[in-house]
Amino acid sequence: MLLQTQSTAIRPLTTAHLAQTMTLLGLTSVELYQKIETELASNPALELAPERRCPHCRRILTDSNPCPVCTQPSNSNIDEPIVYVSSREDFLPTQYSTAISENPEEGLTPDIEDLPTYVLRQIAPDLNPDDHFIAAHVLTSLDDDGLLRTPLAEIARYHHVPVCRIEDVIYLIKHSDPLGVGSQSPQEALLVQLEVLAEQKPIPPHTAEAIEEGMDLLSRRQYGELGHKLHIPLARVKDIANFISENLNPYPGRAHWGDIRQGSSPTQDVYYHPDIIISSQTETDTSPLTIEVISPLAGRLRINPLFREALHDAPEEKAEQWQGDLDRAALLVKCLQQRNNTLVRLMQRLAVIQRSFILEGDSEIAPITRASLAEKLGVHESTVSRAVSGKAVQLPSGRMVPLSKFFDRSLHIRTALMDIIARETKPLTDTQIAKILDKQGYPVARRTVAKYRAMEGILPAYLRSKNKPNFR
DNA sequence: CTATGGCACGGATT
DNA sequence: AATCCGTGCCATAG
Repeated sequence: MLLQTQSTAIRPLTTAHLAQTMTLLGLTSVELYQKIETELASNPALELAPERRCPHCRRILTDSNPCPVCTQPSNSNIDEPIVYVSSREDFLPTQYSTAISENPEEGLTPDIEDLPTYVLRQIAPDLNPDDHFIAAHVLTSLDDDGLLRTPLAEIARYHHVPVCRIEDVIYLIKHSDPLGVGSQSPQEALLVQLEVLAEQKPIPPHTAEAIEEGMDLLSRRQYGELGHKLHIPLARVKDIANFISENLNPYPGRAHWGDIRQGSSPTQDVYYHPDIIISSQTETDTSPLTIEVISPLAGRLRINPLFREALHDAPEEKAEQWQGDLDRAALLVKCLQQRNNTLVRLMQRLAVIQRSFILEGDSEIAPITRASLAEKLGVHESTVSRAVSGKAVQLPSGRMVPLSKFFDRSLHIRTALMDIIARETKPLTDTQIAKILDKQGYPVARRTVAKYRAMEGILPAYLRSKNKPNFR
């Protein structure tokens, strides 16, 4: 099974080749899509071949081979997941925004869809009809928290409009009902809320400063240091912190937030467009996983044969430039292949190692490092790092997780910890939990238990009295 | 006195 | 080389 890919594999021969492969490897599917789009527009040597689909399952085919899913061997082995490159343009922003704006009633799931339409309805009267599609794009890009993690420049580039126009639209969005939706950070959301709230009730002095300059201190509850930074007494800082947690909401997409949630980044449920989709064919334990490595336009991007011919009788003054275009095009195509090849091999191994994690969930994760995987694959560890960073995986359960989660060394202990707390009858102290974990084969220091608890947003024992609903 | 959070150090990972 | 993570120590709150 290593035959096909091996023969077409390209070794980096030139530094340019190497550099470009590295860059491409680090891109997510959306970024790659944009990259290809611009290349396509600027390089006449490139063209898009017509789309080919599998006659059986209607999948877009990415190479000359028959459909990798339909032709899957019947004697498939658990240890040989079916990995292939898939071109899924339907997952990318274009289709998203048009689908939503044309058909606002149908979304992916009600939870995600409700917020965009709700907001859209509010701002519609003030919205220039021409900006409708921008609003749709922005709103559908919001994450669980109601924040916009996509850079504005990216959206602007996508629609070929100036950034300021995007900003105008976002201003409207931010000032509609879940106040602060569409902000790019919790910090920004807080400031919007503060601004509006200031018209209704008194605000403790220095609140805005605290948010602007000491957001990280605030979320880590290092009030002493914050007070020092702002030159105000500790008591005032605590007033500010109280005010914020009672009146403001850094995650406008969530209905409520309590003191339960602390730390700024433990729950980064950012919404991604997937870069990799894992599905299991059936529910049986023996079926292999099917893995799609998303590579937009894969198999369709090619060198325009007409351009190649035209090069023969090119006018003198153009010959050099055309040759350059051709070389660049060829390089891009090769590097793309190599990127995909690397990702396929990586996922192949990863799926075997983390099979139970993928199917069963967090508690089954194997604590591996990028370095160990790099060694098994025979590539440099930085290659693995690049390939992993920023990518999102859609699991068979439909859950979207960052690929880096596959390398989380403490996750299995954290789930064990959560399990203990979930089934405790009376609140256990950190020391007791550490002891239990030790018995279960996880030797952890008491201090570490506390950190894990904080990561999961679980309150300390003395505040955890009887309330079972320790959601998340 | 006990339980926890903050800070900082050292070793592992990226 | 830069960052992340587990820990020990100390201060603080109850």
